[in-house]
Amino acid sequence: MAVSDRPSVRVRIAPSPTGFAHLGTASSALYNLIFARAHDGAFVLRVDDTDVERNRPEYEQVIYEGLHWLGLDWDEGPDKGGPTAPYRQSERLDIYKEHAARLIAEGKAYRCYCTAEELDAERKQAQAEKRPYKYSRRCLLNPPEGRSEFTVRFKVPGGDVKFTDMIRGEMSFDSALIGDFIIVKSDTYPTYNYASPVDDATMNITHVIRGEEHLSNTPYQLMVIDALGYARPQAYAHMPLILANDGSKMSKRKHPELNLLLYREQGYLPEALINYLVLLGWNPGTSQEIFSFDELVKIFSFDRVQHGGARFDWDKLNWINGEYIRALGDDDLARRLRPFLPQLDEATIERAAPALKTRISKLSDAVGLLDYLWTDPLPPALDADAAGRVRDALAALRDAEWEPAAIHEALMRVVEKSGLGPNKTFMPIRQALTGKKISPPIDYTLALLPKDVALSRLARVAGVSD
RNA sequence: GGCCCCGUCGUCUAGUGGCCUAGGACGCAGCCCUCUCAAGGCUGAGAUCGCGGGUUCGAAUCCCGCCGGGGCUACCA
Repeated sequence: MAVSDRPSVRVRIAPSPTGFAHLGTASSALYNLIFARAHDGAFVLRVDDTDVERNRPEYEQVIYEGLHWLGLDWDEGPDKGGPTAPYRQSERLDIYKEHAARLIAEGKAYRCYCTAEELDAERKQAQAEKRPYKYSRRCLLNPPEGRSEFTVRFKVPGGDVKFTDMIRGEMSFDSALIGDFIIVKSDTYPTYNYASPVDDATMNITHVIRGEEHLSNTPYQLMVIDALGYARPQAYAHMPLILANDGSKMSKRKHPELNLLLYREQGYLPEALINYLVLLGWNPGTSQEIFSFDELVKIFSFDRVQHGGARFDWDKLNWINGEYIRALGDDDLARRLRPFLPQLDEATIERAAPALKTRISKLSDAVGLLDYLWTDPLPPALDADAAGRVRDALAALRDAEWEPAAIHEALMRVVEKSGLGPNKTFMPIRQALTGKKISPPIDYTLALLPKDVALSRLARVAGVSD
């Protein structure tokens, strides 16, 4: 077969701009991008903005921002155009209308004049009689007269709907259990299960990779594609859901971890988040856990994707993020730290970076370690002996060159003189400088502070005037 | 309720009939290193493989039932 006979791979994500950039969108984008790159295909970003009530244009920008931050960039989308433009569903209304008209003309769909109240009554009655609800088809069989507001319903043809899921294999659904569903709302906008397959078909999407919550939607969408006479995507893949800590579904209210941009704010590295996300639902079958994106493109496969949902675990994310931070060059770390330390100049951040590297699991942790550089700590109460050692240190430090090695040397002379362990001298100094019992090594802790500031903090607790 | 998906250490998972006295990672505990904290190294605790029946010489792995969790069942996507 000639190369041109084989349709090149086209995948897509279809986020809805109804709130903050969603973690699930990132996860979905990741798998789609990996698949696209592995097959030299195109990655399409389509905006599913057919919910007039909840949709806000500014949220679209937030989605772009989140995806760009992660480096999950798309080849075609509303902002870049492409061969199957437009990529915003609100700009494709004519396409949905044409297709709906065709379905109605061919008897594959029909207008429904039922009111919300009537539908609700149907549903309640079914529930009371303990039988599964399916639309009664009243408007197909015996439509009410004299009404003008209508929706369009798809006439479910019946029979089994079969398709291939790249993760679960052959799937089969009995469409006799599915009622005629609405494809065009009374506000003339299409519903998700109608617009999505029309777009997938007209955008020549070859593989649909999305969250497991869409598995049961697939037969609906396939019936639409079939009725329209379009070729179906070659295959689907439904990725396991990301669950909350307690195994429940995440909700925007209770689970801030759904907000993609939160990870940037807290100082997670985009590469690390991606690495964590891919491990939440897939594993390589080896003990390797840290992967670059290019490695993922080479080794990822759907047959090793998990079938069940996975719980989100901050501890593991923090560990992975720490691994990435430790692997960073000092310059790189310093550069990434900058937005988190606006109080410090670049030179100070660069000097702090090496000592910070093994002590933070996310960039924002640096703040707690360095805030003594811009805030004056509460002086500790020291006993006479400790104050004496600080006094000795003060004297030794006065003439020392202000860099870690020289400071260390000067301090060790004080330690030797004291005849005690180093901590007996270092801890009071540490507390005088930072107000805390924890800090990077004492020589670094001192060197990061301007010499005069450091000495005056020591003098203050040593009971001598500086 | 109906349909669908899933069920191995606390969590993410390896495992596709004998190599499993169930392996790894995170987390946790201890030790080493060490000026504190980390990082790093070593050691350890932690899973009767959801439960009950089968099939088989042999089952985490195959079959059935049950229970549990999740998804869909909207003029949300």
